[in-house]
Amino acid sequence: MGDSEAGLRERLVDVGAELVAAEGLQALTLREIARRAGVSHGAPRRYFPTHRELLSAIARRGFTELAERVGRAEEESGPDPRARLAALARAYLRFAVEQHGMHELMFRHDLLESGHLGLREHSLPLFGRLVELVARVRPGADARLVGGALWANLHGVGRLWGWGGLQLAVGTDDFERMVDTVLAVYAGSDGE
Amino acid sequence: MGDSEAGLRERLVDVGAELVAAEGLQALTLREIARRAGVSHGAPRRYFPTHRELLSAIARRGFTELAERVGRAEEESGPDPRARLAALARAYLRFAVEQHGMHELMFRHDLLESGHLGLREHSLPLFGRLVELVARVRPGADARLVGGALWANLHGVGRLWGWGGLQLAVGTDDFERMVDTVLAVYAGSDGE
DNA sequence: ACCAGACGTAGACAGTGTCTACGGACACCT
DNA sequence: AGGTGTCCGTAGACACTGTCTACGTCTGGT
Repeated sequence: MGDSEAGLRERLVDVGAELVAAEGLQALTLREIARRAGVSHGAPRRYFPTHRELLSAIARRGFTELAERVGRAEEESGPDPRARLAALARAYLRFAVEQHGMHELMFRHDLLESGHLGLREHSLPLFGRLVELVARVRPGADARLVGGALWANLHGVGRLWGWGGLQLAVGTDDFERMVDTVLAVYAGSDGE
Repeated sequence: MGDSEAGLRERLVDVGAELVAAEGLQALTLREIARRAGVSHGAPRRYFPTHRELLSAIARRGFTELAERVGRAEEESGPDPRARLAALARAYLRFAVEQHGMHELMFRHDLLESGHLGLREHSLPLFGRLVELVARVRPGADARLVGGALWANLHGVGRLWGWGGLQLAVGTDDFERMVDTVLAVYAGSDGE
């Protein structure tokens, strides 16, 4: 989307996001991003002192887009908290699988802080909504703890599915059944 | 452990495993491994045609060591399937957190097949034990499906914890409570 | 008109993975 | 003994990477 005449800083992040979606994480070279943005390899340094800071900015864009997608899916799913939780889970996993490279980038351990806000903090709003839904679906439980466990479960399904080992182990390519299983375990008492 | 006079092939894998444990994933340079093994940078090529194949061999060693650790922990935990499942989960997570770099290497998407056996297949024996325990703890459920979901949950907890976002979101540094939560959700009916 | 600052270019440097040509040791055969 | 392969590691080249520094070039303000 609009990447002409919008400042090099944003354009670099745009190009990076498109590049990681199209060709994967290992394609996110500093020089390649600069090339596709139409500038020399030294230009990004004006805005991002190091390669990792540029990658962090791209990852941050991933977090905001993930939050938008999840928020939209949640709103479209009506008022029932169980349905909202299911929609959130599906949206998260759809993102993790479709935007596999971006998802991998977002959770790299060597991309900690950059600018004024750490990268980990960008996951907090999304996590907050998850916790709120867990609290409504399972009133008795420690919502943050169970929410954290559920988040980890979704995360793990996304990673292992993208890796290819999960469908190999379980013996099915049916992604929805996997999601349903997780939801049944956590939201409880309708699957089983 | 014995890495003198044992053939360069094994020595390279030894050095790689030590290096990733000591300095993390980004230290696993082909030239650095060769340096620490005391050979020139062209030497590994005799046994591993490409850098990725050497990394795959190191990752395979990680899988076998993980299987050994988990197997030992399981045997030491007595006959009760619920206790065995808990021991398996704890051993898996201890590995994922302590050997964070190795765990990250093992599940990289760009290290698919190498030699005669794919890398994903190395996770199957461990997964098989997990499924068997799930079948005994929850006789009614589809053991492979639930086992896959549980595996993903453990995997996700390990990754997110190593990333640092999980303890930030949940608000505790108590790793054991996190594990207990997952086990209570899956092995059921004693926590809650 | 002139200056100062912002912005991008161009080239150097060390480090990386891959490829090719080379050397030396060792066993084996006549 | 003398030659001959074959294994196994070395050395150097090549293109590529991220970082650093010096240099233009263009703009706006006084």
